[in-house]
Amino acid sequence: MSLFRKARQNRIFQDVVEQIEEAIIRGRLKEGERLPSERELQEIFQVSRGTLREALRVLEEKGLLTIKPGVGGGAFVEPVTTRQVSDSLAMLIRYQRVSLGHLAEFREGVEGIVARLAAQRSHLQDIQELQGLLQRAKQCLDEGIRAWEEFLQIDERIHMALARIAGNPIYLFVLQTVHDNIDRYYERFLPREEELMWENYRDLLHIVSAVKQKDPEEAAKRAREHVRRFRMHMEKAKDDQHPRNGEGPSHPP
Amino acid sequence: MSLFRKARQNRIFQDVVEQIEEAIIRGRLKEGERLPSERELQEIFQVSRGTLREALRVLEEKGLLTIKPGVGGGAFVEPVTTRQVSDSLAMLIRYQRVSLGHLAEFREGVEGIVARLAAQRSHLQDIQELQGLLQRAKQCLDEGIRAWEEFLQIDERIHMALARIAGNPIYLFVLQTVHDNIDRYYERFLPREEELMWENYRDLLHIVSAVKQKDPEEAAKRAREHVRRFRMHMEKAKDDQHPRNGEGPSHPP
DNA sequence: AAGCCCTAATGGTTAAACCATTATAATCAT
DNA sequence: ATGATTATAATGGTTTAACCATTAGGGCTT
Repeated sequence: MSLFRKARQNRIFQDVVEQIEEAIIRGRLKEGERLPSERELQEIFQVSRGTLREALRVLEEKGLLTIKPGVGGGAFVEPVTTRQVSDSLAMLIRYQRVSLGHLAEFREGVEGIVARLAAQRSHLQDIQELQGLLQRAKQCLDEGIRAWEEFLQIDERIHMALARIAGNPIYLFVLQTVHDNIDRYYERFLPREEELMWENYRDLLHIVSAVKQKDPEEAAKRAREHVRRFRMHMEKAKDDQHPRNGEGPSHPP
Repeated sequence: MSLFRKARQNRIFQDVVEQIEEAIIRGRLKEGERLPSERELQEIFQVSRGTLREALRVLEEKGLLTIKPGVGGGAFVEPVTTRQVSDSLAMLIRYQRVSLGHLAEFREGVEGIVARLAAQRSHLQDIQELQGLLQRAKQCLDEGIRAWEEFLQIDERIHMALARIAGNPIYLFVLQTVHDNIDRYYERFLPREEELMWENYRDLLHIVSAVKQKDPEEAAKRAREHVRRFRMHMEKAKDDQHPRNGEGPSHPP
């Protein structure tokens, strides 16, 4: 660990960034509040408009502000979300050329923990939510392959619901990131077979059932198996398409 | 899931950002490589310098570029690190959207999975690396409380080694991020007692032993307990310092 | 009441200049 | 020759002043 960070704070816009950031974190600027116009801020900070705008770009990129043009426009304080973490995590995954296998394996582990925690912490209301989603999934099932897309959506919502029930926001956005990055593979490689929908549905039934009965280990086991089965199907389909590649290239063209 | 994203791509600098970002991700701009000077880029993209600089600010904030002033200076492509993820996670913690307890719980889960995988996949060479680190930890132990800092460093290195041995880079950088954000709390709240070093050392011995014997469940269990114990110590110390707060504020003053 | 247009406020962009920093080259003193 | 000093030029950082594009709201026409 290095004790010191590089000095160099000679850049004026950085100082503006820090001041505004501090104001937001300290609560002196509240969510949804509008900052003064650029020309006013220019006066306040005694900097040129270009410099001020560079500061605003940074704050916008950090997710602390959104900027709207036009008369009613200006810089508005954003609610703090997990979006930034998800985005940067997604960047790492894309950039590091993580393989699909790695991503799927990671998902397997995390979904296992999430299911375990959800089983420990679910309330009646949570179970009802899950069962409601299951019911909708069942309806898709009855519509057959036409409802494939919707079915997958509901599947994802069930997983996210479990993450929420687990009661730790970190799992929620980590899982969200994983889904954002793995879905495109599923769409690409998963065979659209009705049998797969049934299998998937049965898995979900088992997971929710375990959660309802507050059986953490069973829930974790079922969740892991569920994800693993998904992965198997997909890797098989992938091998059929690209028989040469074992683990395969880590990103689609 | 929303089908569409907000249109609004009228902002020129955003287009510049995307082009450069694409070039970096596609590998057409490599790590350490220098981009043309601002005045040249101005010509290339046919934009004003102000607009170009707004684009550079965004890319800098994303962690893709660093900018150095002076003759040899310019915009350089950065190696990809977990810094961005760590920063945004740190931001969430400061905003109190996630608590230290959440982070510790997440770590517990992930370290469990990592230990399990490491036990399944370790080779002789890996065991030797772990035992080498253990030996150094033991030396610290003999030096007593003076070697506290170094001991913690070695502890972290053992955890990271396990993540590497687990063979999935996602665990590696996720865990790196967690450590980046949780270490400062440990430093702040962990009581510097020799007994704690011993306890910690025994935990590590057990984990490595389980990995060596290729007993995944034992390794996972030991790793979880290890992290949980750390957490307990810290929360206890934290409560002693701030008896009022249950979960407590998540950031130091 | 509906639609249109004008107006003013606001962000987005451009242009040209100057300042501050820094690596390199040239110069000078020893 | 060598080491220190100075000059030079390239580069990012900042300022200024203007103009363009978008937008909400008011007022007008129909």
